[in-house]
Amino acid sequence: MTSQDADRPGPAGASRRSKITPEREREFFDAVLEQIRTCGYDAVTMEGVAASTRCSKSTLYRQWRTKPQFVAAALRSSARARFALIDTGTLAGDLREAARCAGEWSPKDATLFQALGHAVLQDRELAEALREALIDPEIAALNEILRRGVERGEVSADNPALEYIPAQIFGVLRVRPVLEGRNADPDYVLRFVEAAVLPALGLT
Amino acid sequence: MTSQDADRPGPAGASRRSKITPEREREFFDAVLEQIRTCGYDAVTMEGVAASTRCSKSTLYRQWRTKPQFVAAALRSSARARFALIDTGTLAGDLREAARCAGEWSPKDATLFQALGHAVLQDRELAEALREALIDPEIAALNEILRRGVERGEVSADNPALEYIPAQIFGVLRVRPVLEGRNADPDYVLRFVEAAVLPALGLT
DNA sequence: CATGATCGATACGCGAACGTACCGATACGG
DNA sequence: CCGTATCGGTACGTTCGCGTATCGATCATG
Repeated sequence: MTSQDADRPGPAGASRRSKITPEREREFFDAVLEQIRTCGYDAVTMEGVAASTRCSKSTLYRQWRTKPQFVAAALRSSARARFALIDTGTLAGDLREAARCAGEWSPKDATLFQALGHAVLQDRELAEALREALIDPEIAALNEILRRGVERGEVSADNPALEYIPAQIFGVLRVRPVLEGRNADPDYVLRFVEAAVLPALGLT
Repeated sequence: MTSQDADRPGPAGASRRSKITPEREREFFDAVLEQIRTCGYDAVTMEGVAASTRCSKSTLYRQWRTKPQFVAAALRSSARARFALIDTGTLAGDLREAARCAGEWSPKDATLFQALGHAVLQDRELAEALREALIDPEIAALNEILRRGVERGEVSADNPALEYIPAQIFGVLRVRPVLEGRNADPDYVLRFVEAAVLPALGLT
């Protein structure tokens, strides 16, 4: 509301007031997200971001009023929906592909998730940004995968396991580091889908 | 190592040096864990704990040298293994009971989990305490439930879904607040077990 | 080519929290 | 019943990060 929409035209902005190019902005966003991943949200400092990107604190505060707003902007600019690209033609194939895909970006986004998990409870704008950027798009894409499977008749629409598939996949992604001390990798998630998700759907 | 073992004999301790009774200590521990749940680990302050328990900061620092050590002691003193009490005679019954049980303490322990999730990456002692208090005992008890099921022949020992059951249950517990905005309750976890876990084990 | 705004750098005020030190008061232990 | 150690309270020094203000340099714009 402050700046990320108001006085920041798109990448092809005609007359920029700021001298900060979109590429430069990406550096800021990548830096702060990376620091959040490694140090946690609370431990991230504007000074640290400024130093690691070799800009001045003034520049950051000129563009984004506060640290939460800065982080929220970084999150929003990183919105993706990787599951949305998946379409192998079969539900089992889509779910396997989703597992592989989820396992790949796990070390990055799952860590970010983890680091923001509690900060989000304190700051509504942060929570909305996280949901908007990383959660809702993926959930929607996953549900779309399931909807297609139902439409093709691969699974009954009232199969009770359907409801829990997103929670299961994101759940194991999130909990593996804690339980086993290492991040979920594509192989782990793939084997999980084949061992638990597909059988529960009757797609053995 | 500092005090929680050295000069603090058990509840029936003969000659206590400290005037802090075990009940009083529990107040400290409960207070700090509660504050962690609501504010997050980083936001918890020794001042806050001291104020809420109406003791002085000096007292806390006399017993536990630093904040991480204090929190670690609180975690260790809260070690439980609620799953260990479960034994209904059948695997499906045990898993349903575990679901109910897990759903009940979810709002408390899952929130604590969440709040400590990232702080744990920075402090080894904290990580060990969390694992020792809340993770390992429950995992062990859950695996014991599964072992008994295998022993009774209710499920094959090489059923690939077995490996993922702890991750599944703890996963959905942890991820539901993020995905749906509310904590997992007994009914949610129970329906999850019946919809996804039991079918994957062939225990429909 | 001149005007003006943004850049990086730096210094500053402010508040918060850690961990320490000192204080009388109080309750245990011999 | 008296010494003594711990209690609660508080003041202190230190560190750290937020957010602001100021300054010369630099780059866009007209």
